Amino acid sequence: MQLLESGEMYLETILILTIRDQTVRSIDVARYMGFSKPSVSRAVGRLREQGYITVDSEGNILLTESGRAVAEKIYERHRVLTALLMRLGIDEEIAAEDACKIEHDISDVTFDAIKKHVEEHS
Amino acid sequence: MQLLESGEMYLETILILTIRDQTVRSIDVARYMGFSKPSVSRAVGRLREQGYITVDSEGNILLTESGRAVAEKIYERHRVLTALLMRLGIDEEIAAEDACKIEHDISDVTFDAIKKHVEEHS
DNA sequence: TCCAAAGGTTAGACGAAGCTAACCACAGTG
DNA sequence: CACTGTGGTTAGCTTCGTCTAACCTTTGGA
Repeated sequence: MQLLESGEMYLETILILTIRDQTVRSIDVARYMGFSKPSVSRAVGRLREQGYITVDSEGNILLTESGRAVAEKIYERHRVLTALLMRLGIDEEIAAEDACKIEHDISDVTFDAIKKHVEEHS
Repeated sequence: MQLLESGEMYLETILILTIRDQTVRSIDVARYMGFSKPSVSRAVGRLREQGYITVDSEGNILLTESGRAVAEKIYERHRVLTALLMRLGIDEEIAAEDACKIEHDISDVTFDAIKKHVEEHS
Protein backbone atom coordinates (compact mmCIF):
# COMPACT_ATOMS: atom_id res chain seq x y z
CA MET A 1 0.00 0.00 0.00
CA GLN A 2 3.04 2.24 -0.04
CA LEU A 3 3.66 4.92 -2.60
CA LEU A 4 5.75 3.94 -5.58
CA GLU A 5 7.73 6.05 -7.98
CA SER A 6 4.84 6.50 -10.36
CA GLY A 7 2.65 7.75 -7.54
CA GLU A 8 5.27 10.30 -6.59
CA MET A 9 5.40 11.51 -10.17
CA TYR A 10 1.64 12.00 -10.28
CA LEU A 11 1.64 13.91 -7.02
CA GLU A 12 4.50 16.12 -8.13
CA THR A 13 2.72 16.82 -11.40
CA ILE A 14 -0.48 17.69 -9.58
CA LEU A 15 1.45 20.15 -7.43
CA ILE A 16 3.16 21.74 -10.42
CA LEU A 17 -0.11 22.13 -12.29
CA THR A 18 -1.85 23.48 -9.21
CA ILE A 19 0.80 26.16 -8.93
CA ARG A 20 0.64 26.95 -12.62
CA ASP A 21 -3.09 26.81 -13.27
CA GLN A 22 -4.75 26.91 -9.85
CA THR A 23 -6.94 23.91 -10.73
CA VAL A 24 -6.05 20.46 -12.04
CA ARG A 25 -8.19 17.76 -13.58
CA SER A 26 -7.23 14.26 -14.67
CA ILE A 27 -7.09 15.32 -18.28
CA ASP A 28 -4.58 18.04 -17.44
CA VAL A 29 -2.35 15.51 -15.74
CA ALA A 30 -2.69 13.18 -18.70
CA ARG A 31 -1.66 15.89 -21.15
CA TYR A 32 1.21 17.12 -19.02
CA MET A 33 2.65 13.65 -18.47
CA GLY A 34 1.83 12.32 -21.93
CA PHE A 35 -0.24 9.43 -20.58
CA SER A 36 -3.63 8.22 -21.68
CA LYS A 37 -6.80 9.19 -19.86
CA PRO A 38 -7.41 5.70 -18.47
CA SER A 39 -3.89 5.48 -17.08
CA VAL A 40 -4.38 8.70 -15.19
CA SER A 41 -7.88 7.74 -14.15
CA ARG A 42 -6.53 4.59 -12.53
CA ALA A 43 -3.66 6.39 -10.87
CA VAL A 44 -5.97 9.08 -9.54
CA GLY A 45 -8.26 6.40 -8.14
CA ARG A 46 -5.33 4.76 -6.39
CA LEU A 47 -4.04 8.02 -4.95
CA ARG A 48 -7.53 8.88 -3.72
CA GLU A 49 -7.91 5.50 -2.04
CA GLN A 50 -4.54 6.01 -0.41
CA GLY A 51 -5.60 9.39 0.89
CA TYR A 52 -3.11 11.51 -1.03
CA ILE A 53 -5.69 13.46 -3.01
CA THR A 54 -9.38 14.25 -3.10
CA VAL A 55 -11.48 14.94 -6.16
CA ASP A 56 -14.32 17.42 -5.92
CA SER A 57 -17.63 17.22 -7.76
CA GLU A 58 -16.19 19.24 -10.64
CA GLY A 59 -13.41 16.72 -11.12
CA ASN A 60 -10.77 19.01 -9.68
CA ILE A 61 -7.93 17.20 -7.98
CA LEU A 62 -6.82 18.52 -4.62
CA LEU A 63 -3.79 17.39 -2.66
CA THR A 64 -4.47 16.31 0.90
CA GLU A 65 -2.01 17.15 3.62
CA SER A 66 -0.10 13.91 3.14
CA GLY A 67 -0.26 14.21 -0.63
CA ARG A 68 1.05 17.74 -0.53
CA ALA A 69 3.86 16.67 1.79
CA VAL A 70 5.00 14.04 -0.69
CA ALA A 71 4.60 16.35 -3.65
CA GLU A 72 6.55 19.17 -2.00
CA LYS A 73 9.30 16.79 -1.01
CA ILE A 74 9.72 15.42 -4.51
CA TYR A 75 9.41 18.84 -6.09
CA GLU A 76 12.10 20.23 -3.82
CA ARG A 77 14.35 17.35 -4.77
CA HIS A 78 13.62 18.08 -8.38
CA ARG A 79 14.61 21.71 -8.03
CA VAL A 80 17.72 21.12 -5.96
CA LEU A 81 18.98 18.30 -8.15
CA THR A 82 18.29 20.21 -11.35
CA ALA A 83 20.14 23.22 -9.99
CA LEU A 84 23.06 21.04 -8.94
CA LEU A 85 23.38 19.44 -12.34
CA MET A 86 23.07 22.75 -14.12
CA ARG A 87 25.86 24.07 -11.96
CA LEU A 88 28.00 21.23 -13.29
CA GLY A 89 27.40 22.65 -16.74
CA ILE A 90 24.56 20.44 -17.89
CA ASP A 91 21.82 21.89 -20.08
CA GLU A 92 18.61 22.66 -18.28
CA GLU A 93 16.59 20.17 -20.27
CA ILE A 94 18.88 17.24 -19.60
CA ALA A 95 19.43 18.32 -16.01
CA ALA A 96 15.69 18.31 -15.39
CA GLU A 97 15.29 14.97 -17.09
CA ASP A 98 17.97 13.28 -15.01
CA ALA A 99 16.89 15.02 -11.82
CA CYS A 100 13.44 13.65 -12.45
CA LYS A 101 14.74 10.11 -12.23
CA ILE A 102 17.17 10.61 -9.38
CA GLU A 103 14.58 12.40 -7.25
CA HIS A 104 12.66 9.18 -6.63
CA ASP A 105 15.63 6.98 -5.94
CA ILE A 106 17.80 8.56 -3.33
CA SER A 107 17.43 8.23 0.41
CA ASP A 108 16.61 11.15 2.65
CA VAL A 109 20.11 11.03 4.08
CA THR A 110 21.65 11.41 0.66
CA PHE A 111 19.33 14.16 -0.43
CA ASP A 112 19.96 16.13 2.73
CA ALA A 113 23.69 15.85 2.25
CA ILE A 114 23.39 17.01 -1.36
CA LYS A 115 21.16 19.90 -0.38
CA LYS A 116 23.51 20.98 2.36
CA HIS A 117 26.40 20.85 -0.05
CA VAL A 118 24.56 22.90 -2.64
CA GLU A 119 23.60 25.52 -0.07
CA GLU A 120 27.13 25.79 1.25
CA HIS A 121 28.51 26.39 -2.21
CA SER A 122 26.01 28.92 -3.46
CA MET B 1 15.04 -5.25 -27.43
CA GLN B 2 17.05 -2.67 -25.59
CA LEU B 3 18.72 -3.21 -22.25
CA LEU B 4 16.72 -2.20 -19.22
CA GLU B 5 17.84 -1.37 -15.73
CA SER B 6 17.55 -4.94 -14.54
CA GLY B 7 19.73 -6.14 -17.39
CA GLU B 8 22.37 -3.60 -16.47
CA MET B 9 22.29 -4.82 -12.89
CA TYR B 10 22.83 -8.41 -13.98
CA LEU B 11 25.72 -7.47 -16.22
CA GLU B 12 27.33 -5.39 -13.49
CA THR B 13 26.97 -8.25 -11.04
CA ILE B 14 28.48 -10.69 -13.50
CA LEU B 15 31.47 -8.38 -13.89
CA ILE B 16 31.89 -7.97 -10.15
CA LEU B 17 31.74 -11.70 -9.56
CA THR B 18 34.09 -12.38 -12.43
CA ILE B 19 36.63 -10.06 -10.86
CA ARG B 20 36.14 -11.56 -7.43
CA ASP B 21 35.90 -15.25 -8.24
CA GLN B 22 37.22 -15.63 -11.79
CA THR B 23 34.18 -17.70 -12.77
CA VAL B 24 30.45 -17.01 -12.44
CA ARG B 25 27.47 -19.29 -12.69
CA SER B 26 23.76 -18.46 -12.54
CA ILE B 27 23.56 -19.65 -8.98
CA ASP B 28 26.31 -17.25 -7.93
CA VAL B 29 24.44 -14.36 -9.46
CA ALA B 30 21.26 -15.47 -7.74
CA ARG B 31 22.96 -15.60 -4.35
CA TYR B 32 24.72 -12.28 -4.80
CA MET B 33 21.60 -10.45 -5.90
CA GLY B 34 19.22 -12.28 -3.59
CA PHE B 35 17.01 -13.47 -6.43
CA SER B 36 15.59 -16.91 -7.06
CA LYS B 37 17.23 -19.33 -9.44
CA PRO B 38 14.43 -19.14 -12.01
CA SER B 39 14.57 -15.35 -12.08
CA VAL B 40 18.26 -15.44 -12.86
CA SER B 41 17.83 -18.28 -15.31
CA ARG B 42 15.37 -16.19 -17.29
CA ALA B 43 17.51 -13.09 -17.14
CA VAL B 44 20.57 -15.03 -18.25
CA GLY B 45 18.58 -16.43 -21.15
CA ARG B 46 17.54 -12.94 -22.19
CA LEU B 47 21.05 -11.55 -21.94
CA ARG B 48 22.37 -14.45 -23.96
CA GLU B 49 19.78 -13.91 -26.68
CA GLN B 50 20.69 -10.25 -26.75
CA GLY B 51 24.35 -11.10 -27.17
CA TYR B 52 25.63 -9.64 -23.93
CA ILE B 53 26.87 -12.91 -22.49
CA THR B 54 27.69 -16.46 -23.46
CA VAL B 55 27.40 -19.54 -21.30
CA ASP B 56 29.91 -22.34 -21.70
CA SER B 57 29.23 -26.04 -21.34
CA GLU B 58 30.13 -25.87 -17.65
CA GLY B 59 27.48 -23.21 -17.04
CA ASN B 60 30.02 -20.46 -16.62
CA ILE B 61 28.81 -17.07 -17.71
CA LEU B 62 31.12 -14.97 -19.84
CA LEU B 63 30.63 -11.37 -20.83
CA THR B 64 30.83 -10.68 -24.55
CA GLU B 65 32.46 -7.52 -25.78
CA SER B 66 29.19 -5.59 -25.72
CA GLY B 67 28.23 -7.07 -22.38
CA ARG B 68 31.54 -6.14 -20.85
CA ALA B 69 31.24 -2.62 -22.22
CA VAL B 70 27.89 -2.15 -20.51
CA ALA B 71 29.08 -3.77 -17.31
CA GLU B 72 32.23 -1.66 -17.12
CA LYS B 73 30.26 1.48 -17.80
CA ILE B 74 27.78 0.79 -15.03
CA TYR B 75 30.44 -0.36 -12.63
CA GLU B 76 32.45 2.80 -13.20
CA ARG B 77 29.35 4.84 -12.52
CA HIS B 78 28.82 2.87 -9.38
CA ARG B 79 32.32 3.56 -8.12
CA VAL B 80 32.36 7.24 -9.02
CA LEU B 81 28.91 7.93 -7.60
CA THR B 82 29.60 6.02 -4.41
CA ALA B 83 32.84 7.94 -3.92
CA LEU B 84 31.05 11.22 -4.55
CA LEU B 85 28.33 10.52 -2.03
CA MET B 86 30.81 9.34 0.56
CA ARG B 87 32.71 12.57 0.09
CA LEU B 88 29.50 14.37 1.02
CA GLY B 89 29.64 12.52 4.30
CA ILE B 90 27.29 9.66 3.58
CA ASP B 91 27.98 6.23 5.04
CA GLU B 92 29.46 3.76 2.61
CA GLU B 93 26.51 1.43 2.81
CA ILE B 94 23.91 4.06 2.01
CA ALA B 95 26.18 5.69 -0.55
CA ALA B 96 26.53 2.40 -2.41
CA GLU B 97 22.82 1.74 -2.20
CA ASP B 98 21.86 5.10 -3.65
CA ALA B 99 24.65 5.03 -6.22
CA CYS B 100 23.26 1.71 -7.34
CA LYS B 101 19.98 3.34 -8.27
CA ILE B 102 21.37 6.54 -9.73
CA GLU B 103 23.86 4.68 -11.91
CA HIS B 104 21.08 3.41 -14.18
CA ASP B 105 19.18 6.64 -14.44
CA ILE B 106 21.51 9.36 -15.52
CA SER B 107 22.49 10.31 -19.03
CA ASP B 108 26.03 10.03 -20.30
CA VAL B 109 26.29 13.79 -20.38
CA THR B 110 25.41 14.05 -16.72
CA PHE B 111 27.71 11.26 -15.63
CA ASP B 112 30.61 12.75 -17.53
CA ALA B 113 30.04 16.10 -15.89
CA ILE B 114 29.90 14.49 -12.46
CA LYS B 115 33.03 12.48 -13.11
CA LYS B 116 34.90 15.52 -14.33
CA HIS B 117 33.84 17.41 -11.25
CA VAL B 118 34.93 14.62 -8.96
CA GLU B 119 38.31 14.36 -10.66
CA GLU B 120 38.92 18.09 -10.46
CA HIS B 121 38.19 18.17 -6.76
CA SER B 122 40.22 15.17 -5.66
C1' DT C 1 -33.83 20.28 -29.62
C1' DC C 2 -30.53 17.42 -30.62
C1' DC C 3 -26.03 16.19 -31.51
C1' DA C 4 -21.18 16.44 -30.83
C1' DA C 5 -17.27 17.30 -28.03
C1' DA C 6 -15.01 16.92 -23.64
C1' DG C 7 -13.94 14.52 -19.62
C1' DG C 8 -14.02 10.34 -17.12
C1' DT C 9 -14.45 5.30 -16.38
C1' DT C 10 -14.62 0.24 -17.34
C1' DA C 11 -12.84 -3.77 -19.43
C1' DG C 12 -9.35 -6.22 -21.21
C1' DA C 13 -4.52 -6.64 -22.98
C1' DC C 14 0.48 -6.49 -22.59
C1' DG C 15 5.41 -6.41 -21.08
C1' DA C 16 8.67 -6.32 -17.31
C1' DA C 17 10.42 -8.62 -13.57
C1' DG C 18 9.91 -10.82 -9.65
C1' DC C 19 8.08 -15.42 -7.27
C1' DT C 20 7.03 -20.76 -6.08
C1' DA C 21 6.48 -25.49 -7.30
C1' DA C 22 8.03 -28.99 -9.72
C1' DC C 23 10.94 -31.13 -12.66
C1' DC C 24 15.49 -32.74 -14.95
C1' DA C 25 20.47 -33.94 -15.20
C1' DC C 26 24.49 -34.97 -13.15
C1' DA C 27 28.07 -36.09 -9.77
C1' DG C 28 29.80 -37.93 -5.71
C1' DT C 29 29.11 -41.11 -1.83
C1' DG C 30 27.22 -44.78 1.13
C1' DC D 1 23.87 -49.26 -7.58
C1' DA D 2 20.92 -46.31 -5.60
C1' DC D 3 20.37 -41.87 -3.31
C1' DT D 4 21.13 -37.25 -2.30
C1' DG D 5 22.56 -32.60 -3.11
C1' DT D 6 23.60 -29.09 -6.59
C1' DG D 7 22.56 -26.39 -10.46
C1' DG D 8 19.40 -25.24 -14.06
C1' DT D 9 14.92 -24.96 -16.42
C1' DT D 10 9.86 -24.96 -17.26
C1' DA D 11 5.34 -23.60 -16.14
C1' DG D 12 2.40 -20.73 -14.19
C1' DC D 13 1.27 -16.87 -10.95
C1' DT D 14 1.54 -11.90 -9.22
C1' DT D 15 2.02 -6.87 -9.29
C1' DC D 16 2.85 -2.63 -11.50
C1' DG D 17 1.92 0.53 -14.88
C1' DT D 18 1.12 1.40 -19.22
C1' DC D 19 -2.15 0.89 -23.45
C1' DT D 20 -6.66 0.75 -26.69
C1' DA D 21 -11.48 0.24 -27.37
C1' DA D 22 -15.67 1.23 -25.91
C1' DC D 23 -18.78 3.31 -23.11
C1' DC D 24 -21.24 6.97 -20.07
C1' DT D 25 -22.39 11.75 -18.72
C1' DT D 26 -22.66 16.41 -19.08
C1' DT D 27 -22.78 20.57 -21.56
C1' DG D 28 -23.06 23.93 -25.09
C1' DG D 29 -23.86 25.48 -29.69
C1' DA D 30 -26.20 25.08 -34.50
